[in-house]
Amino acid sequence: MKFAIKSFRISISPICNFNSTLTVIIIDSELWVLLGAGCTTVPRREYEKFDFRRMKYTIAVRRLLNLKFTKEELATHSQTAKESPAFIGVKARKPQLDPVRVGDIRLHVAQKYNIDISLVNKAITVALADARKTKKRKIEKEDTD
Amino acid sequence: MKFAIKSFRISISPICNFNSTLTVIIIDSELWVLLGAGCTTVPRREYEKFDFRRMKYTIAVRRLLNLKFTKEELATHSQTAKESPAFIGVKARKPQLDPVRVGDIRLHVAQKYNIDISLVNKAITVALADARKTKKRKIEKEDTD
DNA sequence: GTTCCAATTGGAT
DNA sequence: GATCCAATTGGAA
Repeated sequence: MKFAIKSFRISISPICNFNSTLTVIIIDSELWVLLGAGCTTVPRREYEKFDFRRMKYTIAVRRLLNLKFTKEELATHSQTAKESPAFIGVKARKPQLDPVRVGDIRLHVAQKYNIDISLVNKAITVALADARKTKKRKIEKEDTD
Repeated sequence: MKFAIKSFRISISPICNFNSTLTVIIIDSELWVLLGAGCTTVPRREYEKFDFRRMKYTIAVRRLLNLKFTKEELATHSQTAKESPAFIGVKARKPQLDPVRVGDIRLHVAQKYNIDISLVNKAITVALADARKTKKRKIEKEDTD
């Protein structure tokens, strides 16, 4: 398998860069955007669809999560793998979402929007809860069919 | 009881006004700061202690709540009077904090910091939860004494 | 001692 | 259908 890697800073598209330049990586002529130090990547094509100016940070979080995780992962994992303090010994502990990818998404969004990490974490928590409910409803629907 | 009321816009102190002018009201030579349209007031002396520049909005929320409500009210009321969705039929519904005063605090903080109301609401929710726990701990301590 | 945080939930939007 | 929200909790910061 032949591949060449070059890392450099570049402006891909004005629409994606209202707040910073991007670090990109090229693999076999394919351009990927690096989200953070964990080297989480997003295909250029996908990243260019992000209009950070108009998008709320919560939506950016959800779209990045959807790019880097499957619906199943989002529905079954948590950020911390900790039990809910309100349901200790009641609800099963969920495994942790890959902290590298989550960390890169966290930092990327926090920097893009210049907001606190804890706000991004909150958005992730809600997104995961919604993914879980979506899956649950889907199963319930299939059962009644 | 003799009193004169004049309402006008005035700068009280630079430290309180990095983001706006204030509306104040004078009652018997005492100056009160109006927080919002609900006419919730804070004594000038107290308001002048607020250094909004340095204070986080969450702290401003807590201090205003403490000025306008008793610890008992904060410990026993909620913003919405709704049950927790996670404990429906399990936990008793708490009465609603006076929505006029809460509304004025909400708007005042949101405007001062130019942040979303929902962020302020979140801070209020946390503050009420903490007030409840503080009261609970105090009672437990008294019981063991 | 005070403040902040994330997991869970059903409903509202 | 997707997104947002507040009440509850114990522990972390």
